[in-house]
Amino acid sequence: ATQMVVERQMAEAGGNESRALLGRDAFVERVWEWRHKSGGAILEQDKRLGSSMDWSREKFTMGEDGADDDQMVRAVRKVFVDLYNDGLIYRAKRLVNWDPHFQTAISDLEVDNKEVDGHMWHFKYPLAGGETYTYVEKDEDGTVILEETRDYISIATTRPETMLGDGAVAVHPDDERYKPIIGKLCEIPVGPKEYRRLIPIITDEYPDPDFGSGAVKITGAHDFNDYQVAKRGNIPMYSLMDERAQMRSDGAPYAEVASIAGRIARGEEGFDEAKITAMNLVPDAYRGLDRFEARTRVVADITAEGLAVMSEDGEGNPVPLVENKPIMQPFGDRSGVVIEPMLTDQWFVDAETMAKPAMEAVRKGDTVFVPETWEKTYFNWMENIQPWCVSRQLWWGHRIPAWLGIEVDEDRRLIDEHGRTPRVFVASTKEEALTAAQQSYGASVKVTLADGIEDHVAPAFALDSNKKLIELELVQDPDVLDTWFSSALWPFSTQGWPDDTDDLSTFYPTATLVTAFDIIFFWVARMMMMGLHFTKQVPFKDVYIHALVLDEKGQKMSKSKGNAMDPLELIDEYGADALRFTLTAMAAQGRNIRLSKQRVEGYRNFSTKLWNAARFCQMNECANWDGALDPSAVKQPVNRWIAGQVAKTAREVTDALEDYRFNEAADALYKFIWNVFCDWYLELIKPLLNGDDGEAQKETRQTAGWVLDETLKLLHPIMPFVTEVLWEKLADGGPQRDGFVMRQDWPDFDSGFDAPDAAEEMDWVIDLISETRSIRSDLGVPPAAKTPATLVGADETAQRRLARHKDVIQRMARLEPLRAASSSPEGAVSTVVGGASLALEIADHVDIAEAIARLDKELASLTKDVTSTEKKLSNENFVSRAPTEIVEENRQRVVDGKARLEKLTAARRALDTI
RNA sequence: GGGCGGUUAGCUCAGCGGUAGAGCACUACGUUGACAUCGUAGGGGUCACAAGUUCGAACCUUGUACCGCCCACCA
Repeated sequence: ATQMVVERQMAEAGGNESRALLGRDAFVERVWEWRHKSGGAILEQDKRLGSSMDWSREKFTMGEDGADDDQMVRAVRKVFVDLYNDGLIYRAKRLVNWDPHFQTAISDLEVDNKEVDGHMWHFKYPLAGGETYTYVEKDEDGTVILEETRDYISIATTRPETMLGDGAVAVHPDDERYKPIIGKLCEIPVGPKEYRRLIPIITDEYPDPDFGSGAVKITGAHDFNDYQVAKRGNIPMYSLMDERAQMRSDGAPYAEVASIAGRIARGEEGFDEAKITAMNLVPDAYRGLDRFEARTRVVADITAEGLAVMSEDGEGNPVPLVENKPIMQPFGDRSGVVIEPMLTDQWFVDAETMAKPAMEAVRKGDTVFVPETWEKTYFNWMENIQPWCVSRQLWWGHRIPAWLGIEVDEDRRLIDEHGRTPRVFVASTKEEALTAAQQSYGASVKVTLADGIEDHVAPAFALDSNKKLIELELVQDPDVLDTWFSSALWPFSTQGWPDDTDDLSTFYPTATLVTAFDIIFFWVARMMMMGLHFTKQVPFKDVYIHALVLDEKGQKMSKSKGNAMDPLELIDEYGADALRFTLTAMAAQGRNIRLSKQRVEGYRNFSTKLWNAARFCQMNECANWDGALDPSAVKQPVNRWIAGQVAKTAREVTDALEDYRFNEAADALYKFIWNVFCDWYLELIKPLLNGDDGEAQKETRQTAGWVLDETLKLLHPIMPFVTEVLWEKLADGGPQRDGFVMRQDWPDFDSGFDAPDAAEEMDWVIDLISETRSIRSDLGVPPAAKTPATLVGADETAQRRLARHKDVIQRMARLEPLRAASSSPEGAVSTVVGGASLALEIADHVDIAEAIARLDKELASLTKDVTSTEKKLSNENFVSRAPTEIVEENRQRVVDGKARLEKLTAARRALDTI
């Protein structure tokens, strides 16, 4: 993690240049200047993160020299050394993705494949010695569609410049067209004519007979598939480019090298890796050219010579066959330049072996992905995992704890004359490396450590007159480790590992890793592998994969694309709480978040709403003094009701949080605070707060204060700032606070808080008010008008409720006077509430025709509903197969619907008489 | 080519077997002593399409069409 931060810092400082481009001294200078400019802030950041980098000017050493005691460094080195000793890390010459800009190897995951407009050229590779064969092409039915005599084999390529490194031409063993020429030699149609290189035509399963000409040129050193074919067929892999992806200009002149290559192709001369590596098969004319320039030149030269496969243009004139087609091209995701496959010596982790326990742990459920569906992504990658290249040719990072000598035989003679074949000593410290090397070479060789940092891997050595090794300067591998190598240790290395610390035993394995899906491969999988290997335990129990924040267009935000929304700007505008709430509310599992300002604005309004509600409470002296209230024992129905609502909300929020359903937690809180607490409760208690029943007033004040306190606790994780401030402010004239709201016990209510009777009663009140408001609004009764109303046919319960809540109903529904009676007054417009009719004397205000239309509309929809439910109930299958509670629910629906229908019909009839 | 996911109101998205929800936007009305960053009421959806399973499908199964993302490949 530290390393990533540093890398990012470097990028920001414009220091994102390679070791090779910049050189060590210039790099150190730049780092120093930049860090100096940062005014020490970065140093502080390093300290906080426990950075193992020592960036001081004198001691700058790629982070590690002199840092033997640093715990992080020890952890990284131990991991490397142990894995090496277990055979899980090895050094090998392999084809890697090479970033020519940074001049470093990168891993597959750092490659960004993009579709670009590409060209595919078709060239003729003439057969050696002017040989000919009969080329026959058949269609699916076996009908001959082309038969001609050819003296060449046709090859398609998108990368003509790599033809210079071809080691063979491969065809599928079942491809009848090329059977006659298998095993023969053909000529690469490029380079000086007198030194044309010959390569064999071989068979391999890899070529697809239906694609292109069916014949593939094999360039093992510059293509991943060709690499595999070349390995299988022992085809030489000629490297054509240098670290900057320019055509090589080292080594012997082309004529000399090409004649050796010719002998190798004819089997007249053997070859080994070192020999092939040293050979530069780039013709003199192309040496030093950029790869793209070389491509242009190669194409032009071949075409000029008449060796391009020809086609016809629209007017029937012959033109070289060039297919324009979109091709996927790999780009370095940081440098943005085309990646070049390069054959180099690198360190690899045997990821395939390490992936096995990591997969097993998830299969067994030791580690659980939330949402579960991401397990598939994890397995998909782990099952197809490739060796992990961990070497990086950069100036920052943890240096690889490997020291390089040279390979000698038993007589201490060099294995290869250039001394380029290394003998490797992996050790935790340079002293150990030195000791190991001394032991390895024997007492007659004077082994010393090279001073400072060499940017190459060939150590200095001296031979005696018998060409035996007598002196050797051991060099540390100049490369550093991939960022993710040390990041993979994070769960345990941050707890003090490899030391046996209290932190480690207390906090490891960790509970939950919270991360985004785009990092499952990079980080999660690797933490699993390293954690299991070194601690025998999973690094975390749950992996919560949260949504990714996209911009409004649905694009992944990234600094390089410049479409990132700066959270600080949003916070300046709407507040951190609003942004936090937005992200929480949108964090539905397994989704992306398209962040929109409007949404943030909405939740800013929400916090304002809460603020105002709290202000109202404070103005009315609402507070749970000294926690004296027992909210499960309040008397007023409205208070009993809200206590039940608080308990219900608390349970919803807790359950949602525990299941990582953060959006549901946010949703439950939003609805409770705005739609229950503010919209109803605060309105419903106004008469009580202003009334003259002292006991009810006191209880209500306490209850309201208690509800607010509990709400603040529940909301605090999502909106920490406003809740903390309100918590503190409400103490002013309110209860003593026992520290921050953050430190309070999490609300946890048993079912004793649920008050079904109070809930039913308050629902009745709310229904009555809502229904009245709706009818008034629909029929255009002026909002300010107070209208007389009569509750007709109310049973005892309804009458009691009416009496108890008369004040608040009158106030909120603007009904006055409000009374109960056995019959409806003349000329009233009625609606039905909870089994009774509510007759509103609003005829003066309204158009009766509209009132009739409104009722008819309701009657129609209710009738339809009752009819369809009855129909459902008459279906025997439904009654016998559906769960009883569902059937019962439907029966009740019919009963209620019919009762309502009856009353509405009566109300409708009454209107006719007006 | 392999894998994963999406298609629900004008927009952004919840819901994932029991007659469709939110926020924003929209319409009408409103200076009622917390709140106009607000209140009240309202309009708006054959839940992409098709076939199946089921008493019952936005939800399960299969297929189709679009749209994303990841991996591989295109010599």
